[in-house]
Amino acid sequence: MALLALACVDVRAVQRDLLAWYAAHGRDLPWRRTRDPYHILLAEVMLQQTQVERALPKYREFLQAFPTVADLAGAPRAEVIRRWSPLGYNLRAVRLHRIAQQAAQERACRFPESLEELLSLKGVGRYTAGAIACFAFGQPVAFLDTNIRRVLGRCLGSIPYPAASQDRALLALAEEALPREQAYAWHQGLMDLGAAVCLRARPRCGECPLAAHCRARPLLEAEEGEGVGRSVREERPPYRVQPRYPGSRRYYRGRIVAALRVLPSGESLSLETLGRRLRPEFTAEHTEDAKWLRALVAGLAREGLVAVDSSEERGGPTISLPREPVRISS
DNA sequence: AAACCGGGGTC
DNA sequence: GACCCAGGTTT
Repeated sequence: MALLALACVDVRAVQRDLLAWYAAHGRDLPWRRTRDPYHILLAEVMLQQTQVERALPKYREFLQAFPTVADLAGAPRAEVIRRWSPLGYNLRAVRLHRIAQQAAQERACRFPESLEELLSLKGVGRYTAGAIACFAFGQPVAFLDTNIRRVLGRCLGSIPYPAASQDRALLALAEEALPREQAYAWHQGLMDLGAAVCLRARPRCGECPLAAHCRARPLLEAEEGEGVGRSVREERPPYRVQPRYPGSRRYYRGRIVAALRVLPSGESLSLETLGRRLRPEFTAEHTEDAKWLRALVAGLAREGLVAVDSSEERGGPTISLPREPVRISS
């Protein structure tokens, strides 16, 4: 399938046109001015499900607070979680912290360079491993993110709305299409093109440097005009089915972390107090209320986002952000 | 394969 | 209010 797909496209021309476009239109971003794997890792994790514009200021702040892997590894987790706000997906902060600790304790603050070893870091998946190998260590490895998947899936694969389920085939295609001497600019360019031109819902084919090569362009443009493209439009999967936010489990998890985040360092909250900060009508004596909150807190504790201290004499457990200082060995 | 995980910006 | 977003892990 992949071989067949590439046979239809002038890959060299695609490479040339994308690299030229990137040289002219690529954005100047701080994580493109460094090859420090720690900085690259930070950027990649922040950019998971978070747009560039929103990650940008936090990236700078975070590096100012934790300039080196050792600084991050040695920081209390509570501080790392505080600094993450308000990016969301707080588990990313925990994972980042753990990776830094692993690098500090087992590798003298160095990062592994091979794809395989990078993948062994918990919280580093195929995309992030590829990005670090390529962006920090200059390796010619292929990888997919949502933008690359869409650009390559459309241009080379003729798929208007490529899904993650097709990643096996698309990664093979990406490996064939990779210009090994310019893997860095190739990937950065694919991501910029996906973010600025080859948009998911309304691709700007008129501005696309790859329009002449793109196998999906006829399908996408037919979709613009009505009638003809209806069948294609119906193939478009919903972006992400998200439950209504206020009142959801997700919402209250976020509220719990937010409530603990603003606590003076060293303080913690009883379940009763925490519950009332989430919902004024909360009562610990109400069994349903208490069960609900305990379940939420237990989930957060399992992920390392909160700490539960049950050693208090009376009044039940108290909740805080995890604050135990971290020992690093060098 | 699908569900889960936040939050803010845009239209 | 719907749509969008440089993923990874768990079930």
